[in-house]
Parts: sequence; structure tokens; C-alpha cells
Amino acid sequence: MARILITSALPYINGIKHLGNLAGSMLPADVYARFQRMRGHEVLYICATDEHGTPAELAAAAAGQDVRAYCDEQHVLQKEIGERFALSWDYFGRTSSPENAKLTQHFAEVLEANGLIAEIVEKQIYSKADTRFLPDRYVEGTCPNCGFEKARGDQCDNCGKLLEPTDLIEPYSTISGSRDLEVRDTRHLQLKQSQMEPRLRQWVDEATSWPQLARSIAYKWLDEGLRDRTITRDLSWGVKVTKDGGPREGFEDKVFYVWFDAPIGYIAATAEWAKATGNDWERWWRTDKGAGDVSYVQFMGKDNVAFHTVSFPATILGSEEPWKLVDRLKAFNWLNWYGGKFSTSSKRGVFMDSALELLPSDYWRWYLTSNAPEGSDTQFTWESFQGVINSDLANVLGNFVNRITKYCAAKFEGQVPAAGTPGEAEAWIASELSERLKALTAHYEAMEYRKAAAETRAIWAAGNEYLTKAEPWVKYKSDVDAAAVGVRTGLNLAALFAIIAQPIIPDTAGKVLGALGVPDDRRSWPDWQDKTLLDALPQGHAITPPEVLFAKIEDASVEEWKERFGGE
RNA sequence: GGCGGGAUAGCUCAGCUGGUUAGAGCGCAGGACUCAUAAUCCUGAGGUCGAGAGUUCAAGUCUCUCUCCCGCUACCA
Repeated sequence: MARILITSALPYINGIKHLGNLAGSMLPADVYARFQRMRGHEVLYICATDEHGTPAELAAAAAGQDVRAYCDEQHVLQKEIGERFALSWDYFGRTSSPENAKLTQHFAEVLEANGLIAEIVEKQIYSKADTRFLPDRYVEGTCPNCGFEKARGDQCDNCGKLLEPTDLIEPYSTISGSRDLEVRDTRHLQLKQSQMEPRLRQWVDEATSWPQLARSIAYKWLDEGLRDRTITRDLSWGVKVTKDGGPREGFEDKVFYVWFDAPIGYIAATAEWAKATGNDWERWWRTDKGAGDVSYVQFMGKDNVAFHTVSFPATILGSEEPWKLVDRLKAFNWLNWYGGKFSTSSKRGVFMDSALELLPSDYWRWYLTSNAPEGSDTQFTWESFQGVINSDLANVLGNFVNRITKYCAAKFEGQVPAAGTPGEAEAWIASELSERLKALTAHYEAMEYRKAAAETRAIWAAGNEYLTKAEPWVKYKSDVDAAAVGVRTGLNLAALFAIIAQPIIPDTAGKVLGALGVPDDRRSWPDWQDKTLLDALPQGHAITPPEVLFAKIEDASVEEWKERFGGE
């Protein structure tokens, strides 16, 4: 039994996430976690809300709330909506936890002791009206290059020129609109990433199992030369900066930068889990304390790759402590929405809460997995969604379960028939299954989601093909025992189809397995070499046809949703 | 500008280290069946694999050039 640690990129706290966020990290991580649990491995799937940073403060202000209260509320909302999507986190923590503060401070102090952190003085824009320093992008003004009037302090959106806030003509705060700004000196901590480059490069050199995309992004950063990053900010909301365990002089009004403490949140959330459940978190994260045999897998969108392959490892490696580093990494492209992006800030697209108002989570889980944005960016369209759901779930799987269970109830009193001897059709489906189960398992191990879903569907479709070959309804007229073989095999196929569907559509799979009376300890991942798969249900065992599993999506619904969500 | 990813049947996409008639799903057409959510099963129509050149006995599959999309470019997560 292997031990597998799984994390998905931490969803930011400012509101319910959209389907793009779900498809690109949390859902694939969940599918993988479920698959590996079914294989009998010891899995720990950790996620958390990422709560620090200016956007959180602004969102709280916009909601008229204290930032802590806002985060408390949003954390619960995200946790609940994730659970309603059947995300099987072992723990869903928060980066604002005491555990994360402690660990973040620990890393900073260790890095400083190792000579990798220096204090520097920077000049930054201070807004008197807002009584705070402004991050570059919260200062706008006229671009000195092209004259565009709404250039941001980091870059001009019109001409693309990279800017410093002090370059702007007539700058103002985007928070209050105030022009009462001044440049002030401010002390900060800087992480000497440039000193880490050889070690990071060596580490990436050894990470030969990463996807090409991940390695090329990592090398790009390394080749350009790692910049020393300022890891503190002039904010009040975040992890306090300490020295020797106490407040650090001159840093009383500063916190760590969100990108420094967020990935540490993976570890901290595991510590939260340990505290809540009485487990030991260090055996998952410290190679000197039992984590040596852990395989650590990270899931994220492509925008996050550099932080996971370079920035966070710099923190870990720089500590010189035996922390677990990522072993496998799966990155996703974007799920787009009618030509543009899903956008939290401009409310474009479908969000997790409204998705569930339309249809149960399995519908979304299936679509987003079978059309995962793996190779390139992918478009979400209602027409495609409708087609996939109706064909794959309603027609191929749902109808199969319905036809075989109804027929069994009608002709065999709802009991798994015992009579008859397997023949040609059964030999065909058996060989088909062993071949396809082998392929399916390999696709999951390789984290190839589209292929895994396509193979799952192909197995379901083979069930329908089997029934055409076996045609128990024809044989029933002349030879009831021959029909019995077909029904028994068909029922076992239904059970098997539900078992292999569990990683992607756990709720529906559970319904089918419940209706067929398959006990929990008979629901684990099938071995493709197992010869008893088609006779696993006890003969004579009573089954109940489940309710229709999937309702088809009508054209009228699509029209209504397009209207409601603006999908054109 | 730099870096990276795409461009394959009407649509969405597979095609690993180059090698028999380029594949799948959807859609479409015809047929079969009737247990089932008018579901299912079979068959078919054929795309100069973005353009051009090159390497090779042999190229979607390697090299070069070009065109068109898209993403990233570090204090926005």
C-alpha cells in the first residue's frame, strides 16, 4: 500500500469559485484521490482557502465587513459548496490558521538564519486618504509612454509597457480615488532566491516525471535568473512578521506576502487536520519523521506552475530542513467561457453555487472531467454540455442500468439469476473488459483525465453491445436459462460500471451500487485480471431497479440557461 | 518583444521514440432490434493531417521558413 499526499491549488477567498477553478485543480485532485483510495492506498487529500492579500481586504471592504469576519464567512461557504460537489477532502483548512502563521514564521526565521533573507528599504506609494501603502496595481494614472489615462502602476494595459508606480503622471488610488499620494520609505524582507538557483536547477533536472509544460516553465524562470523577491507587505491582514518568536521591530504593521504563506498552507492545513483528528502531520511532510515513502502529487492551473516548481521549492530547499517536496505535478489549462475567460470579478460564466441550482454535481463532474482542459484551453458551451450529458450519462450509462434492472425485475423477480452457462457473448465481453480495465487503470495512474473518462464510457458502451449480442429478451422465449446468463452478466456489468464510475460520479455510482446491494467492501477498484467480475453478485441476491439515473437536458433548458448566464 | 502551447473528418479532440488502407465521440444517412430514458446495436459517407521547403527507402509524426489562434511574462490570484 502506497501513501499518497494530494493537494489542489488553494482557492482564493474572494467569493464562490467558478467552473474553471473547479475543473483545473479541485475536481481532478478529487477524482485522483478517489481512484487511489479505491486501489487501497493510504490517501491524504488536503485543500484550504487562500485568505491573505489585498484582494481579500478589498472584497471585505466592498461587502462592508471586517476582513476576518468576511473570511470566516467565505471559508464556510467554499467548504460547503465543495462538499456539495462531493470533493472528498480529508481536510479543508485556511491559510489564516494559527498553524499557518506558526509555520510561515518558522520558515522565514530559518531562511534568515541560513542567510537567505535580508532586510531592505524600498520606496512605495502611500495613500494618506486610505492610510495605507498601495500595491503597484492599485495605483493608476496616465501612462508616460502612450498617454493612456488608466495605466496601472505595474503595467499599461494600452501599450503594454511595464511601469513603476512612480512613473505614472497624476497617479491616484484605485481604492479611494484619492490623489493625495506620496512616496515613502518602507522596510521589507527580501528572499534571496538568486542564491538558490543551482539547487533548484538540480532539483528540476531530477524531476524527469513532470509534464513537459511544468518543466519548461520552471527552466524558463531559472534561465532568466531568479529575482530576489520581497516577501513582506504593508498590510494588516496576514501572517505577522516575527523575530526570535516575538514581534519584529519595524515590522509591526507588516505581514508576509500572500505568495509566501499560501503554499505553506498545504503543510499547515495538514497540521490543522492532525489537530482536528488526532493524527500526526509530520509523517506526511517530514522525511525524517516518516514521510520518506510518501508520494506527493500537486494539482493546479498553469498560472500556478512557477510558484509550485520554483518559488515554493526555494522556500523548502532554503530551509535546509527535511521537508517533503512535490513528486508529481499535474497542471491544467483554462476552461473558457464563450470566447473569453470565466471571471470572478466580472461575474462571467457559471459559478459552483449556481451550477448546483441547475443540475446535480455528477453532471458537472462528468462533463468537466471528460472535457478537462488538459492539452490546451477548452471552451465551455451549453450545447456541448448538453450533448455530452445526454449521450454519455443518460443514454449510455443510465439507460443500460435501467434496461437490465427493469428486465430483471420483470422476468426474474428482481433476483440475480443462477441458471445457465456462459457462452460466446460472455467470453467476448470478458476479454473486452480485461483489456479496457487495464487501459483505464493506466490512464488514471497517468492522470490522463480525458482518456480515463473516454475509456470509462467505452466500457459502458461495451455493455450495451454485449446485450445486443446476448439478447436475453429473444432467448427468453425459447430458453429461459440462456436468458438468465445474459441477465446475470448484465447485472454484474451494471455493478462493475458503477464501481469504475466512482471517482468521477460518486453520487450516482453509489445509487446504483445501493440498488444492486453491493456492500462497501466490494466496491474497490477491479483487477483487470480478475475472472470473477461477471459473476460477483451473489446468485439469487435481490436487486431493486433504481430511479432513472440521469434526466436528459432539454433544448428548452439550454435556451433558458443561455439567457440566464449570458452564454452567447 | 521573450517564452510556451495549439492548428488533424461538419463539431470536440486522440494519434509515444517517423513505417501496412489517418482514428474516437458527437452530428448526419441507411439498416437492425424492441429489454430500456424514441434509448441501444450495426454499417456508411471519406479529411491534399494550417502553408511552403527540406531530411529519409518512408513524415500529421523530425528540421527550417511562413500564416493564424491562445496562454504566460513574478507582487493579480
